[in-house]
Amino acid sequence: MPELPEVETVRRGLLDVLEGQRIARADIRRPDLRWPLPERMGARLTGARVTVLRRRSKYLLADLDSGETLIIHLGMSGRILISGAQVGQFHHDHPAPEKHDHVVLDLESGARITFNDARRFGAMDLAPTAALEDHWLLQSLGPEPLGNEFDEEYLVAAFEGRRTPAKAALLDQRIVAGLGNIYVCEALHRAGISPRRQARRIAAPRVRRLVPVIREVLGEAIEAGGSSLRDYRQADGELGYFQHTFRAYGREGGPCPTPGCGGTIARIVQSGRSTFYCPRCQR
DNA sequence: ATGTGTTCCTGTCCGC
DNA sequence: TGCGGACAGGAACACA
Repeated sequence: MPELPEVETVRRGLLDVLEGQRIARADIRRPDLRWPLPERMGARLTGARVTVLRRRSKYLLADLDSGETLIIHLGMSGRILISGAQVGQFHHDHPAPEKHDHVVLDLESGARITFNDARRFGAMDLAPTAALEDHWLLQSLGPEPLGNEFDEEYLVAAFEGRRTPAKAALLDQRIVAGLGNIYVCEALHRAGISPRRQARRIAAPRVRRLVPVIREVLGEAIEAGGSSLRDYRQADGELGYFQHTFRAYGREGGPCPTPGCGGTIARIVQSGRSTFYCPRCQR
């Protein structure tokens, strides 16, 4: 499910509850997510204090004072719920664990963090904080789309000579890390680039245009997530799920929102996944 | 080396 | 209501 903006929203929602807190108890209710959870994960988490909660691409990274970092990926259906936390105070009242609640972390404050993932494409690992960039899940990730390293020159160079369609190029986490199916469709629509066009066949000025467009699309989604955060926290503590309106994604058969275009959003399948785009204004 | 298709898993929705 | 099939926000892996 979650792409970079949703993961960032989850991170921001967790900050107040998690940072600086000691993990009093870790309950591993199901050890087989996408991969087996790390050896003795419960024991290694218990007693550790979370110093910083960071994000790299779609990964949440919780640095611990034990010298290890807890790496969390939400996969397609992963969710994180907070219970027992009120604004400015904590109580110890938690709902009974539900189906697909795989990891439950009880904090010293009394708050509880629950990782729920129906499809179990999500993953967790523990690795030394000092060598995180070398972790096999993180080592080949490209630059952060909102960071300085991701700029026009970089993307032009990355697209050079690539025969893969623009859609696949932007989904490739080695080129830029954090985009998923939705935001790739949205960025290509805003940039007026056909998802089917080979990356190498996109003229440099149009590739350059993609950079601010990607930042804009992600930035707006993060903002929308931030404003929805309070609502979800009040409701049931579930983080990172918010309704965001998309211009192309999920709008097959609808009118293209590009001013003066008049086209109709189409759905095609590229490498097994749905692509939504306007064949008229995306060339 | 690159590019594409398959696969993991469960839930939901839609047509019959 | 039940049943079958398509589809879902990811990404490692196997193969051409």
